[in-house]
Amino acid sequence: MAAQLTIGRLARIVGVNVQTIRYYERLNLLGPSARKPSGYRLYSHEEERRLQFIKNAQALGFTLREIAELLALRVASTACRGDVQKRAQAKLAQVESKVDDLQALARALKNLIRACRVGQPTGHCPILMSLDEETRAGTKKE
Amino acid sequence: MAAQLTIGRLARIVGVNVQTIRYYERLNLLGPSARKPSGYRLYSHEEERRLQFIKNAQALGFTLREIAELLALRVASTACRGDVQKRAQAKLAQVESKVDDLQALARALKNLIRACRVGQPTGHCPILMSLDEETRAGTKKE
DNA sequence: CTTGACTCTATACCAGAGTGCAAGGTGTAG
DNA sequence: CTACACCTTGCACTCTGGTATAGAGTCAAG
Repeated sequence: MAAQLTIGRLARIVGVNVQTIRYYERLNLLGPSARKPSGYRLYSHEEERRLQFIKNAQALGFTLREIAELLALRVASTACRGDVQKRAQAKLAQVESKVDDLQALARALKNLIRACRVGQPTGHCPILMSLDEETRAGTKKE
Repeated sequence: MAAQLTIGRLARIVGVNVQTIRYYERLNLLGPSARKPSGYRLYSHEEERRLQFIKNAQALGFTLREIAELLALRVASTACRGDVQKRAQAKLAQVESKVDDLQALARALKNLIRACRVGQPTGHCPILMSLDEETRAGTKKE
């Protein structure tokens, strides 16, 4: 049952450092659901998922600040109409633009790899050469 | 010909900061091909392309350290079909997996927005759910 | 030959994302 | 009741990828 985890256990489960969890707490990303009288932090399954989310979102290239915004979207489910929806839409646009960028990048990499497979004599590597010409097309800043 | 550029000109052409160029020099990524007697750095077209390469590779998600390695490979250009290609392929795999994850997140955001529109008191957050179920499959650390 | 834009070196600083360490309190197994 | 692992706070440090600043020298136009 909601097996209240200590910080060390949580850290081991999710695979992060104990101090990292405390660092996230400073940033208001993740706090303990309770404390023992001794002051020990206690985390429930909810917090475990939240931490997992943070780690996953980070792997996707979101900054901690952006992750905080994503997480804020769910807290305010009372304020559903209006504000939250606008934020969610903004985030969606951001995410979709990231997808586009990464897809362009993937295309560029594929081209490079293909060119390389066609493999010239070792004189000049197409991958290296194309990095300074080819790629520019796919490179977009939002 | 080979209109030896000063650092400021080079910076403007490529669109980076002057100190960034000097910073890359400290990291042995890019040095001037010559110096005026006064000590002014002079860059040839070669270096301009190299800087462009650095910027492009960066846009593809390579770190400066990785870029240094790529550039080193260029020197030992025997390695094209092996090493460089492997690196590019690894990057590609990373990028593609990120795209999948982001698409999952985009779906989750769309759900959230729709749920919002319907006016549900969204008991459980689709955002947290998105990344801790869907995503986990694709999330790899290199 | 002066002025203003440019460059030099060196050093310090910034944000983001942590990591480490000290000095002390807690929890539990033997 | 003692050992030992674990927890607390607070502060300092790391690394990456830059930016900024100071104090001095250089270059080109008027």
